[in-house]
Amino acid sequence: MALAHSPDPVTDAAFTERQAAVLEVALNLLVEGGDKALTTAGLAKAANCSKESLYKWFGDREGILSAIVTYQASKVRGADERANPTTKEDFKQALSAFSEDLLAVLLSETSLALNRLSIGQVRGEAARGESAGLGAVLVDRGKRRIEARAIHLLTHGKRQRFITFDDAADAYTTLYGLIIGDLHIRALLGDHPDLDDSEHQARTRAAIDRFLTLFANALD
Amino acid sequence: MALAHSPDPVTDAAFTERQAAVLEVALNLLVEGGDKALTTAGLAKAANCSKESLYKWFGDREGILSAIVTYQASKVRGADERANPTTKEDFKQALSAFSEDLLAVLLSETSLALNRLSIGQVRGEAARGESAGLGAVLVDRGKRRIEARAIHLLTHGKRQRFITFDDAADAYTTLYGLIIGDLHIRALLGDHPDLDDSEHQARTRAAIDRFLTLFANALD
DNA sequence: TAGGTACTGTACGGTTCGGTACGGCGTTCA
DNA sequence: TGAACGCCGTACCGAACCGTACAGTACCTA
Repeated sequence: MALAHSPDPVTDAAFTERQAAVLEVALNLLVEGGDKALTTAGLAKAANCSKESLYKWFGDREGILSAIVTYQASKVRGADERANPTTKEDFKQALSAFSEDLLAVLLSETSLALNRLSIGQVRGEAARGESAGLGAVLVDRGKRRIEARAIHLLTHGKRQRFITFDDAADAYTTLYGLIIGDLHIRALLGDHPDLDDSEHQARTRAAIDRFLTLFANALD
Repeated sequence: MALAHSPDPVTDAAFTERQAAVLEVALNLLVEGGDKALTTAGLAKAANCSKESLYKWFGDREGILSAIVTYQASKVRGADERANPTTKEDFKQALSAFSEDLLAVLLSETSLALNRLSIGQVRGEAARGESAGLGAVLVDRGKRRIEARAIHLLTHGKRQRFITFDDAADAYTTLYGLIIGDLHIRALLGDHPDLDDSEHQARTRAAIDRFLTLFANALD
């Protein structure tokens, strides 16, 4: 997977520059007003475009929302896969970097808005024929990439015998849990926690220490 | 805080029996159709009551939603505070019980629906003057109680020297993270995971083992 | 200059839904 | 018996909003 294709991280996704600009405005509306603040008329006015253009470009309102998610997801940087630390200290450093990135992303206002949007679209049990709709896109293009990066790092760490584990996915989930805890769900619920940067670092330090304790290579 | 009041866990909260029945129906509608499936007309029809009654009882739609959350939250059992295990094995057992309860609750369809609802209500940044609205209620009456139960258990475990820690809240968050990982957010997004019961047990076992490893009393 | 393309701005139809008003029915109480 | 009360069912109103239609404008090309 992950062919060396990767055309253009910015102008990718078949979005005109104009369209991207409109989506950017839409995202802002979404961040500072939630789902129902994003009306077609409102977006048209805010973005200085006509409703007719919106419908020509995106089909319908659902299409606009979907486009926002897709567009934003296309901006997550590809994770420098070449980060293959050779010393245990570097490995720990790489884990810490991942942790802080994860915290920064998940608690960012735009990520929260997008997650709220996607979650709001989920209908109970029998979600249409299309499995999950928006949430699926968000998970696929957002979380999966982060997960891939982490698992790559973890597997590398295992090969280098910095850590040991049987199931990479399980190890990743544990790492995630140690880092995030219940911060994400509380942030989603509006329980605004710390935006403090040093807080993140402290949290990261504790999480990584614990993770390394759990998965330390017995040979050490 | 938390006076020994606690009138009646069931018929509490000043809800008539009739009203409770209506709220039950409303909850069902919510579970199997999400936020916008719960219209006042729809609820009136489904619950065999008149819209006029709905507005007399709950004020407006917001009041209905709020009542649903309050009502449901009033049903969380008070957590048997008397569970004070005396042996380390019993303590571990108590932790496991807590873990499975937590998983069962958080991944239940009703809990997910309520969380989705509350999250959907959150407006970006400047949420009205009323801080957080629904989400706050959910956090307060739902999560806080669970947290209280866990912290009680943990503190007890510390007193008994089964485990050791400095910050109880931090220990709890760690426990939570080890148990839940990213299951909750994925479930909220519609990424339907395992409803399997044995899965929960396995997950619980791993989480508790790890937790005890991290917080084991050094004297052991 | 003429025609085509892409877009803006606005106006309009149609629908959904929150909230209110009103008539009717059953029950309780004097 | 009759009056008051609570509630149901329904009809109704107004607002919001999605989606479409249409006229006007800027730009590009032959």
